[in-house]
Amino acid sequence: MFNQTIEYAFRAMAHLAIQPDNSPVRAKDLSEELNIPLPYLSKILRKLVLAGILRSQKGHGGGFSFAKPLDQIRFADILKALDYEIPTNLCVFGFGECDLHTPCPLHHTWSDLSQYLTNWAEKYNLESVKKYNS
Amino acid sequence: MFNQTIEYAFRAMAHLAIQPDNSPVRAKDLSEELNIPLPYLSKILRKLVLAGILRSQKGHGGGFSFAKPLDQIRFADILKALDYEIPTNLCVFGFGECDLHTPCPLHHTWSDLSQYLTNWAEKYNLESVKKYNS
DNA sequence: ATCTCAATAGACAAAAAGGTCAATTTTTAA
DNA sequence: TTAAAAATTGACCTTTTTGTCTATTGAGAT
Repeated sequence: MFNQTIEYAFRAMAHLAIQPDNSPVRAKDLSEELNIPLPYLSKILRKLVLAGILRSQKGHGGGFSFAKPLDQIRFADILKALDYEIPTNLCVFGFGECDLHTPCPLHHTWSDLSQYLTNWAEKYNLESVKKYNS
Repeated sequence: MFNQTIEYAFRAMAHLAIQPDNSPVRAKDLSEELNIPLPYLSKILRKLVLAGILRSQKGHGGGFSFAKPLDQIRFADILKALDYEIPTNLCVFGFGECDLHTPCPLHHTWSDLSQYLTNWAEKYNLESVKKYNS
């Protein structure tokens, strides 16, 4: 669907979300259990920390844990943290904006999809994920 | 949304679809009007020809035209011609299949989106595009 | 204090996507 | 029959994405 980076991020976040408590999980463990290259995963986790979604702790007993309640971490937030732009009104024909007044030939069909995607990303959060797995 | 190749393909197909008749359009014209690099576009068009969606004609007055009725060219067909796989049941966690019986933690939320995408690609065709632009 | 653990940082390498170029083939117009 | 038009082919280059390696920093346990 999206790209490798986004998929890895979601895998990791989902895995963290279904843990019984919010105690730190090491990147190494995530890496091994989810089959994601450790150095690559580390960079992704870093971005999530910088975005204020995760908290990181160094040293003994350290690892990554959530920085805020699960229901405040929407899929849209995860996507944004990894610089994924959900396509909105930008014209598929590549000539600037395209709206209801001056639509490009694909405006109707494409906005159908992109609106669903936007809504999807705002509708679900990590609490949703936890719910569906309990 | 998808990737550059897919977007270019849709731009070109939409542009062809809204022409008054099905007379050949040169790759060069598509390239200039849609702002797509000509050699790159040519390869994309070639794939659509090989998929049986477009017909190509060399020489004077040549160009590309549709090989079948517009309502028989679904978005799904265009995606397939360019090797875009719509993600279906493949587990986000990367460990093989994942279904209702043994779902991965993201199964529910992700299948929501991928089912919509599948449906979208099968629902719309180039006749839809023409309709919305007349 | 010191040792170990674990995140951080940055350089680097491989692969895939995106884009370019030049030569060739086929077709039509003159 | 010849010249120009237009697609086709295949090699090549650039950029982005993905993945790897090594050293450093910070925190906790002993």
